[in-house]
Amino acid sequence: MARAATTSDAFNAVAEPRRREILTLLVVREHAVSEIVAALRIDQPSVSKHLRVLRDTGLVRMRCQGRQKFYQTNAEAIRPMHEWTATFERYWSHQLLRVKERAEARAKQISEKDSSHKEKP
Amino acid sequence: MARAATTSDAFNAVAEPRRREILTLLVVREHAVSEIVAALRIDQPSVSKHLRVLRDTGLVRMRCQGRQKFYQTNAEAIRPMHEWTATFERYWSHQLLRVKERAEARAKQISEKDSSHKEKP
DNA sequence: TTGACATATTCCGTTATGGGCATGTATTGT
DNA sequence: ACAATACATGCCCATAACGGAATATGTCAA
Repeated sequence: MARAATTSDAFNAVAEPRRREILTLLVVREHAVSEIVAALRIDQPSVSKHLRVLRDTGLVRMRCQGRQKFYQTNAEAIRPMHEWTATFERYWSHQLLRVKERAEARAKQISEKDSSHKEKP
Repeated sequence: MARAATTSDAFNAVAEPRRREILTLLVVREHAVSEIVAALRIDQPSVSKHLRVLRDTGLVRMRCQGRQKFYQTNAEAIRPMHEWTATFERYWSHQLLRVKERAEARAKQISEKDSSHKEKP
């Protein structure tokens, strides 16, 4: 199996830096494709392709108006990512404590090695 | 150019579902590789390869003890993702409002079409 | 209808993934 | 020294991404 498709979920879609830029741009207000091209200096076909991925994963919504198409970020689709990362929040809060723990673990490890101990799995 | 390497940043590393599972497992307490293999039912070489990616991106820390290697999630490395997604938080809070706005935009669009208007870019 | 404009799609080449399997390396126990 | 254990790495393959250039689709204007 190869890498999961970029359209498989928000995590994969957002892995691409350009797409993150696009999402950031489109969350404030909707933009036509040509506006995205101008704002981010990306080739139009490339923008369209990125938008396709973002649309397939529900990260953006589209609205047609004449020959223009206005895209806007669907923030709700980013929420699962926010919640997943949030589960780690309490751990980085304790970061200083963990660093201390690791230091102690290293110290213990060294003292064990010094006294030539054995492990017991 | 192809897709960015999985080791290029946390976003790419975390795009892989297995790696997310591993991070979730290792955030509570450190685990030896064999424990990860047993807990997640993934082949050992595959686990090692995932850990390699996670280590290269700073998402996990390793501690050697005898022939075992204990891995633990470095939550701090997930923080940038959390913060990026957080920038969208205020937008999904206003989700109901935005839905209403879009409904109005559609209504306006339809009324314009009905009266055969032209656009002016 | 024809042409200009706004987007979307296709084709191509390069690159790298992730799984499966085999093998390499380091550490421990006898 | 040797076998066993615990991980890591290498190799192959099918899959697909991304960029670039060309082209297709769709809409409006004259």
